[in-house]
Amino acid sequence: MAPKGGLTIGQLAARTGLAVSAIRFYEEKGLVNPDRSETGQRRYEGADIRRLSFVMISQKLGFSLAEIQKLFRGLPDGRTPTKSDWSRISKSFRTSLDARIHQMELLRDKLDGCIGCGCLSLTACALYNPDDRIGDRGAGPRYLLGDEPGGD
Amino acid sequence: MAPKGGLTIGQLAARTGLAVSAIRFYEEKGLVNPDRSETGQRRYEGADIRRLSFVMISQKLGFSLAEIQKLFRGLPDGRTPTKSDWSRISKSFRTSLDARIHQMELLRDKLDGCIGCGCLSLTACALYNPDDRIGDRGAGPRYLLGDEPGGD
DNA sequence: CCTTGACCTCAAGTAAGGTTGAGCAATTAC
DNA sequence: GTAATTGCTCAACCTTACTTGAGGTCAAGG
Repeated sequence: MAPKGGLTIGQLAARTGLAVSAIRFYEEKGLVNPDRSETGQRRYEGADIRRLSFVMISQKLGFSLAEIQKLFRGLPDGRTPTKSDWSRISKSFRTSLDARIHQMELLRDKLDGCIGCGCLSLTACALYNPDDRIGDRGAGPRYLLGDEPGGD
Repeated sequence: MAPKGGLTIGQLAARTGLAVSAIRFYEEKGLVNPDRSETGQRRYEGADIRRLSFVMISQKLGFSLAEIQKLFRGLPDGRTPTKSDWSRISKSFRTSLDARIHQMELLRDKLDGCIGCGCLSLTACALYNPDDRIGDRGAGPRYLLGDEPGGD
């Protein structure tokens, strides 16, 4: 069933739950690097399942594919994370996740202060602070100019 | 300075900190509805500053423009949120923000359990659960097929 | 009057993370 | 041996949230 030389892309897809198209896309992004059979089909190793699991888990923890790729590049000759790699990396994930949670808690507390207020003024409202939006992806100059006092 | 009939788009941009292009984009999305001058230029009212502030704050709390538009549509004849509207809406924001924080805390706790583990197995790993990825935007069938026990 | 700046519309580009389809080669199943 | 899968490449499309550019009009200042 498994061709000598490894798993086909379809088999890898079945093992990881990813779509075949997603696996090819990840390859484009440098996240997997399969061998090719004599006729040009991709052949994956067992380590690639682990590698893609790492990708999926990291994404779930809020990291972009680009960030994940950087992590891979930080490993000796682009190897798949070992147990001790994971231990180190997961600790830094923990730190960053904690920071994000903390940001959201701050935001929640500010929101609490604003629930009864209703001012929605960009100067007075603690909620408005240009530097910590949640949905902050992509470029977009977002600056705060003076909002006249009283000019809601 | 202010033309009779209201603020120009440039003035509104200066008052809110948004780019002129963003304000036009928000109009396309139905988030603002300016009048036009005789020659076709957009004219905004004071309430529109408040309206856009509401948009910015809601975005910061993690809501998409489409969700914000739904909120606006829920208000009587598409009015700009009043103080009591804000009070009601902000309470529901609070609930949803809390839920998101809670999800992240669960994830953090799972991560704690995984730091020393290093299995990265899709069946065994508590971290892998297809239904609560953080970066979950956009369509993409993401299902979990059986991953053989021990087949990491 | 003439120039500068702000405004207008509409189309296209950007980034992330993929999916979908066309057209063709290689495998697998019966 | 033939049909149905599966795989391949490459290009185009999708969503969200905008920006940028082209080409043209309008308003204000000197």
